[in-house]
Amino acid sequence: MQGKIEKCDIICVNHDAVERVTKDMMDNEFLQKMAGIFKVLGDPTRVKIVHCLSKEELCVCDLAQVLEMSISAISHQLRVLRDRRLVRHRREGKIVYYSLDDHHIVNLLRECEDHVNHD
Amino acid sequence: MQGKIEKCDIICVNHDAVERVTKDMMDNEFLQKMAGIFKVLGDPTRVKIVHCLSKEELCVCDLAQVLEMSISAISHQLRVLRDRRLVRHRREGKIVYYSLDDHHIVNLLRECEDHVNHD
DNA sequence: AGAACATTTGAACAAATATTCAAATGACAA
DNA sequence: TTGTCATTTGAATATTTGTTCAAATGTTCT
Repeated sequence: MQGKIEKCDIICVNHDAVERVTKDMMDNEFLQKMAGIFKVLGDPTRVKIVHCLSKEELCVCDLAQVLEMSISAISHQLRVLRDRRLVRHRREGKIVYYSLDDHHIVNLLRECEDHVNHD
Repeated sequence: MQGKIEKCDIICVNHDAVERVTKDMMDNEFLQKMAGIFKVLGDPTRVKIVHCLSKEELCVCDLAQVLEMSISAISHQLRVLRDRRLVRHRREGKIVYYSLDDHHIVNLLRECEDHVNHD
């Protein structure tokens, strides 16, 4: 897996730095979760959905209309968001209303927003 | 593109809500940028790299050693991070040192960290 | 010049993913 | 029940993406 690392050992690698950073490394499971959260938001459609739902509760049709996309596409993405517990759903007759389950996520959006603005 | 939306118009769609949310919608370019940032961080390898570099400057070999991955794989990911301006590089002889270009990103990491912890 | 080494790059491949289409639920009304 | 509508789901497809391998840079030393 690590092809030419042996030749690197003596000259190039800063062992102290490697040891320091390795010691402070978060464990793999934690990092996987972090990357997971970023990945969910790493799609324009899903960011839009989350942004919309941060304003108010909406049904699938509403979202499809706002995003100008097919209902099926929206529903698929809502399922992803639901699996990750970002979004909650509530049935009222035939209509299913979606809202943010995890309002903490909005902070991430805002932070990212600031970042883009500060560019 | 929007298959069954016509039938939805009268009964299911809440026109007021749609109009409100549509009005408050960020423009597409902005959302694309936001999703772009999240996408870059939506990979375990890259989160690890950014996390390492938030501690101290490191060369490619160091990173490969810390992450236990091939130098080529690391280099490819560093290029992605470089293209997105998250990371800066500095050459010293044969060795190329990488460091965070955009320290603002660390806030995003921290916010995400909090989120995972608060689970 | 040549050798040795750190890094980059491009092609290739496998795995993940977003959207579309068609069919299946689930709810309500006639 | 039958029909209609909102939503979900599964299969299929096209695209994106992470890693590997081999070859190419760029640097230093002799």
